[in-house]
Amino acid sequence: MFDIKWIRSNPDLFDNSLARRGVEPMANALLALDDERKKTVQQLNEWQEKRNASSKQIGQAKAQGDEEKAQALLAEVADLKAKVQAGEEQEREQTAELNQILAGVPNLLLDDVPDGEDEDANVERHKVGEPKRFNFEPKEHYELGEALGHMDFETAAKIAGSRFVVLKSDIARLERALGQYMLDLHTREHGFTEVVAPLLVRPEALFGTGQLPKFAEDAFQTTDDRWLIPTSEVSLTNLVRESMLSKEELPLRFTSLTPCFRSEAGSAGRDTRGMLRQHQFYKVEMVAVTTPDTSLDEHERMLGCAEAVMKGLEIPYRVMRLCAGDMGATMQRTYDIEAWLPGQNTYREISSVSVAGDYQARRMQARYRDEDGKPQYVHTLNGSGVATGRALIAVMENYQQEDGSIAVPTVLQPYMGGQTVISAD
RNA sequence: GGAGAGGUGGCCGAGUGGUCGAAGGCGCUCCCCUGCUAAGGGAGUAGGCGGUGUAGAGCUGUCUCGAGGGUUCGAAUCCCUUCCUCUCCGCCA
Repeated sequence: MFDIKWIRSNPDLFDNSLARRGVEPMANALLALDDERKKTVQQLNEWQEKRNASSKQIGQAKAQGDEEKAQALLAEVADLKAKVQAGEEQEREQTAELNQILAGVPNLLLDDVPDGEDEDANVERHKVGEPKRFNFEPKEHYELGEALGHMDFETAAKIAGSRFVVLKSDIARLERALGQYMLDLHTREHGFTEVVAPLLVRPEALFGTGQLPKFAEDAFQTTDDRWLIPTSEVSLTNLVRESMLSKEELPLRFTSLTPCFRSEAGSAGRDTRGMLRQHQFYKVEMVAVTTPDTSLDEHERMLGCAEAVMKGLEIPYRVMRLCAGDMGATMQRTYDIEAWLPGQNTYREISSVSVAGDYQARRMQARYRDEDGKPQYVHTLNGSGVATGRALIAVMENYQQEDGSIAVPTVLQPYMGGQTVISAD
């Protein structure tokens, strides 16, 4: 959510950022709306001032028992009431219209975000590890999982439809191990506080993080007007909604392992096989709440936290700078981590680490007091650390062996009771 | 699900339809006092949107007492709707 005053003093910056996202310029239209609103407010204030002054006099007159004077003033002020009410109504409408438009405006892009329309224009930032060479034809994760008898899409479809999976036995345990490993890493070594928060949230929470109002079709809604979280970014970021934090307690760092629910509207036909794109998946999320001057450093730090997971799992990956056209609307800059998937012979997204600036904080009314004691909006960041379901895919494909078994990565073995290989039961 | 109580500043908590953005307390800031500490005394301390103006400040209008409507010349106070919290009962885990 933008501050209209900021747009007023930076209209070109604002429109240029929109243009990079492929959005038509809107500064002029927004400022015109705001001008009208201001006129209304000024006129309204004048009427209110007169009314308040007269009302005060009426009160004094009545207190002094001067009923005659009170009646005279009453008559004098009578028509102000209608004017004030009409002015209030107009102000409400104009403010609502302005806010509705502002609520849908995507966040400002940082200067170092590459130009481009889609993922083809993303720029590699750096690469870690080399794709392993197999002396056999590596399989995709679902081939491996189904052959092991531990991954069942057909049964899942009977229960829930497409884009669901049933995991069993050691593969189910492997996914659990991944989640535990990541949580322990972030809480013990990266200073994050583990959180269990609601998976079902009010629309206000989704508005706060920016999924609403524009992206309602991507999430599932319940019959009582709650929503299933598409990512625990929603729950974790909203932990600080409507709060006044002290500078000393920042940065706040939260992590959570949760299911995520996505309708995947608009992605029909994409990644239909396997568990790469599901309606339900587990993800370890990291959220940070910082002061404005530290959020960019925090972005690099958080990327490092996500990378630590990949390094620990010893999976080759590359980090991409998302280009303007491929970025989410709420973010100022996003780094994606893409894991090497031998079965697909390509890199696929496994984590996305973003800085939102004060965009979400404004929507949530999340502030802190600076050194002068003045309230300021905090900055928020979030990143997957990492998507557990996709990490399972990456582990299976990178650790597959010629006989179809899966070696267990060293860091996960403690979470698997020392087990080193996953084979058919 | 039934019955009741309540939502007020950073926090706690008073508030009769009129001079209430709001007593008091805590916290915080500054000052005074005391040899240090503890205690004590004094002053200050909400946010949004405008106007004016400045190096910074300041001055000023208005709105905001969960949210949204309404009654009234005037609402923290009265009415309606709604959300949330708490207590008791019932139900389920």
